[in-house]
Amino acid sequence: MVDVIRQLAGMPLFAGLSKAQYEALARIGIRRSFQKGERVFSEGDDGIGFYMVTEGRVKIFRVSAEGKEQILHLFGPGESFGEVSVFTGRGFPADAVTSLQTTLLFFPRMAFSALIQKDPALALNMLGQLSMRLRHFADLIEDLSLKEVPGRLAKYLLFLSSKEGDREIALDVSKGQLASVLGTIPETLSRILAKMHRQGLIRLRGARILILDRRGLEGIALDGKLG
Amino acid sequence: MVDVIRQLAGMPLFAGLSKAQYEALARIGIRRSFQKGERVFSEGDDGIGFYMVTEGRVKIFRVSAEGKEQILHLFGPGESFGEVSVFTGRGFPADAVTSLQTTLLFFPRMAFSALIQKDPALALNMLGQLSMRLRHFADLIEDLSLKEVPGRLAKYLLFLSSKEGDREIALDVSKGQLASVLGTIPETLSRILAKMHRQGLIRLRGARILILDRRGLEGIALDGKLG
DNA sequence: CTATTTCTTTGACTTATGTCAAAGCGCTTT
DNA sequence: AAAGCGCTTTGACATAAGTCAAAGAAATAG
Repeated sequence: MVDVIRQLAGMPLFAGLSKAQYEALARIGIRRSFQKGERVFSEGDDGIGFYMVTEGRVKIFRVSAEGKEQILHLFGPGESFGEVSVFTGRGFPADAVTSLQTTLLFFPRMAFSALIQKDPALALNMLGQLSMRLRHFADLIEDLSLKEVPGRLAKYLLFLSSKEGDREIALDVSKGQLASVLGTIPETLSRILAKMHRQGLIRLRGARILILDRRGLEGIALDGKLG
Repeated sequence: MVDVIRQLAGMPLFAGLSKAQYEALARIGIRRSFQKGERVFSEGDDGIGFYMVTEGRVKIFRVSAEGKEQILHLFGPGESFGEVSVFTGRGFPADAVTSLQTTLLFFPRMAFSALIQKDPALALNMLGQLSMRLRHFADLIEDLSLKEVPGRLAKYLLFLSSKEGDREIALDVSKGQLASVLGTIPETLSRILAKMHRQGLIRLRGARILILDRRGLEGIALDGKLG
């Protein structure tokens, strides 16, 4: 219980709440464990509640008629997903599958709804969180429709390296997954990485990428073109 | 005032509130009028509040480094926009320009925030509304990354005709604008419309489109390919 | 430690869509 | 009605990125 409260306090969705609020949340949260590759829910399933990642990673994605998948989000520890269905009352809008061994905290819709009704602060936090997500989607839409793949890739690499504060990036997803995040296919990604390497922008070492020319990448991220 | 309350009641964001709640909202809302083509705010501007369309239309869009624009939303009467910045505390994430003569209701951030703190029901409505918008974005992302332009166009035409309940669709945006909504350029849109016409799927009459073969369009919307 | 499967890279080819330029069409304005 | 303007269409062309197929590398299992 104390454990759960500490976890809750570290999550953006629930930042800055009171002890009583955390206790109330901890009471309604249910722990669920998954192996790597297990399905949490499918598109169209009833949204009976939402989830929060305690450890591991969850992939949220859509699948087209031809079976291609576009990853919408990769959620790690501290992040939550599935809230949308709690408020729209409709089914889940996408598929969710774990991509690592994962532990989640599940908040049932009814119990959570009751909680939020009594607690504007909680509602405000959630509004902020959903707003951030909208912003993320707006960015993704811009990238997908305005930029070419090299631009998206450059942007993504710079983002990762800024997060790690290092020039050496450890890809913690497979390259196939990365391709899907970028809205393309593994072959194209592979070719572009090779080309960036040939141009001295990056250096490839398996699942690690070393940034050699940050300026060059920034240029590509801006106008989306690779010589 | 009575006028404003009637308008508020018809807006999804504020559906099902009490009379007192509407009055409180009406008190903080400020009316603002715009000519066609005027700018409401720019990307990066401080989010000092959010807007609601009383009449007219507002285009929310992003502009790339090369100057291409992708329309994220077209908001008409009853719809609201700019809430995100109220909750994230950051600047507006996109540009907003009126595409018709337009009247808006502006809700200043501070006043609205105070209101919502005291009123969980209001917060819940907004949560639902933002959730719907997230869903819309997820759809848009899927379309942009998984489908080709003919598929997106077919889907859009079917959507419009289902809204009007008719086989004859009146495009209320220019074809250039439509191209941007679909994430493409006018030339490509023009060619695809011509091709659909040649295949007997639709018939073109200026800004009106007549759907001749709904089944055919549905097929294209599904797998995104035009013979 | 080898075997098997899965992921990644490379090559040859096709195609959808963007670019650039010019012509056509439908408006409004005078 | 003529002139001028913006929007739309058409044509010729360039190219990014997808498809298909096969070879190489890496990870996992036996």
